[in-house]
Amino acid sequence: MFALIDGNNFYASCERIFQPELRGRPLVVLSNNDGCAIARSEEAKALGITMGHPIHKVEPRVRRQLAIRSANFGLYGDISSRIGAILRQAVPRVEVYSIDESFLDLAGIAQRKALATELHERVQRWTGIPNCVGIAPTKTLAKLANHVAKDAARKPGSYPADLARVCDLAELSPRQLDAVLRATEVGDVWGIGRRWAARLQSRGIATAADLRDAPSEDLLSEFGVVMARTQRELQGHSCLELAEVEPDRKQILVSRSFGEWIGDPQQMSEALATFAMRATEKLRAQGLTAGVVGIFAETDPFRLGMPQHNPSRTAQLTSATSDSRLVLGAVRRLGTSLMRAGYRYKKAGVFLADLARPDQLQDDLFAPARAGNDVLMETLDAINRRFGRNVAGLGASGWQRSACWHSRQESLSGRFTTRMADLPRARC
DNA sequence: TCTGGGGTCCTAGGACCC
DNA sequence: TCTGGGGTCCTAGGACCC
Repeated sequence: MFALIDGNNFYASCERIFQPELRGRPLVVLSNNDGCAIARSEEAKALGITMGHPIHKVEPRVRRQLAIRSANFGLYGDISSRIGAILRQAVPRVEVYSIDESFLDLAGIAQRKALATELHERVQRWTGIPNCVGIAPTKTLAKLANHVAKDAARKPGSYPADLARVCDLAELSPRQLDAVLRATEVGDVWGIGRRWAARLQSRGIATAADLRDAPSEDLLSEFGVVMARTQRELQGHSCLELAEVEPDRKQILVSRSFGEWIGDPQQMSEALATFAMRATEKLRAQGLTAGVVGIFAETDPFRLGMPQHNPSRTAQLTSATSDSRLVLGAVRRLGTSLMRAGYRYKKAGVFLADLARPDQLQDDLFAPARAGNDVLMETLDAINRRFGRNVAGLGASGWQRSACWHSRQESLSGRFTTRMADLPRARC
C-alpha cells in the first residue's frame, strides 16, 4: 500500500511561510529569469493564471492584482528536506519523488488513514506547508487519490467530504472507486501526457476508468510497455516499486536564460565557466565522475526576425574526472568559435555525461582511468559550504554578482532558513 | 522589454559481431 | 537453385515527469 503526500502549490506555500502578507493574496512564483509562472496560489489560479504562462502575457489589469516572487530554490529545497525528515521519522520507507512529493510505504500498517491524517497535520503544523495525502495499492492510484484529495478540499461537494485532504481509495467499495475513476480525465492520470491523452481520446478512451478497461493488447502494441504498465497500475496491480535509494544520475545539466542577449564571446565564456563550476559541484556532491563534457548556446527562439543559431559541442575526456579545473579547461576549448559573429544568444548551458562512480572506472592502456586533484576539490567545496556558494572559485569563471548575463530575479525573497543574515526577526 | 530548468525511459533502425 | 540466426551497441527521436 502506498501513500503520496504532496505540498499544495508548493513554491507559493513556501513563500507564504515567512511572508504572511502574501497569505490570502493571488501569488505567482516565476521561473528563472522571471519568465513564466511555475507556481500559483489558489487565488492566482482563480484569476486564470495557468502553469507555465509567460508573465508578460498576463493582462495588465490582472497582473496588477498579483503578488509576484522570483523562484527561490534554496528556500524550497530546505523546506522540502524538513518535510522529508518528518516523514522518515514516522514511517520506515520513504521515497522522496520530487521537491514537493514523497511516496510512503504503508504496507502492514493497520491504522493507515489515521497515520496519514496525523502526518498531514504534522507537516502543516511543523513546516507551515498545506498538503494532501492519497492512499492506494499502487503508485499510479496513489497519485490519483492525491488528486482527488486536493479536488475534494478545493471544491466541497465535488466528492464525498471524507475524501478531502486525505483520500484512501482502498477504503472505497468497487462502485465508489469506479465513480472516482470515471470522474478522472485520462490526461490527469500519472504517466499520460498531452500527446497520449489526445491519442487516447481519439480512440474513445476519455477517463481513467476507460483506460483501465481498454483492451490490453491494443494498448501494448499501439503505445508500448509504459502505457501497458500504467493500465496495470490502474487495475490495482503494483508495477512500480518504492525507490528509496536514489539511483545515480546519468547526466548533469546546468543552463540558464540570460537577462540580456549576449554577443560578446568573453561574456559567453564567463557564463559557460560559471555553469561548468556549478555542474562539477553537483557532480562531486553526487560522488560521481564525468567522461563527457558538452556545451551549447541558443539564440532567442521568440525573435523570429533575428538570425537563429543553436550550436553545441561535445568532448570525450581522456580520463574521467570531477575536477572543476579539468572540466573548465574542456569547456574553454570547446567554447572557442562556438558563437557566430553578429548573432546574439539568449541561453547557454554545460552538461556532463558518461557519469560513473570512481570505483567503477576501467583503466585504459594509454591513459589513467581518472584524473584530477580530489583534495583540492574537497577543500574548495568545504569553503563554499561553510562561507556560502561562490566564495571560492576559479579565476576564469565570471562568478561576480554583477555580470550582465545573469538571470533576472527582480522579486527574490530572502533565504530565510539557509542564510544567517536573512533569518526572520520576531518582535514582541 | 518580457517566453524555465532540470531529468528519465523506451523504441526503432543501423552498424557491427560471431 | 540456394542466401541463418542470434546477439550488442549506439543514436536520434519521442514520450513522459516535476
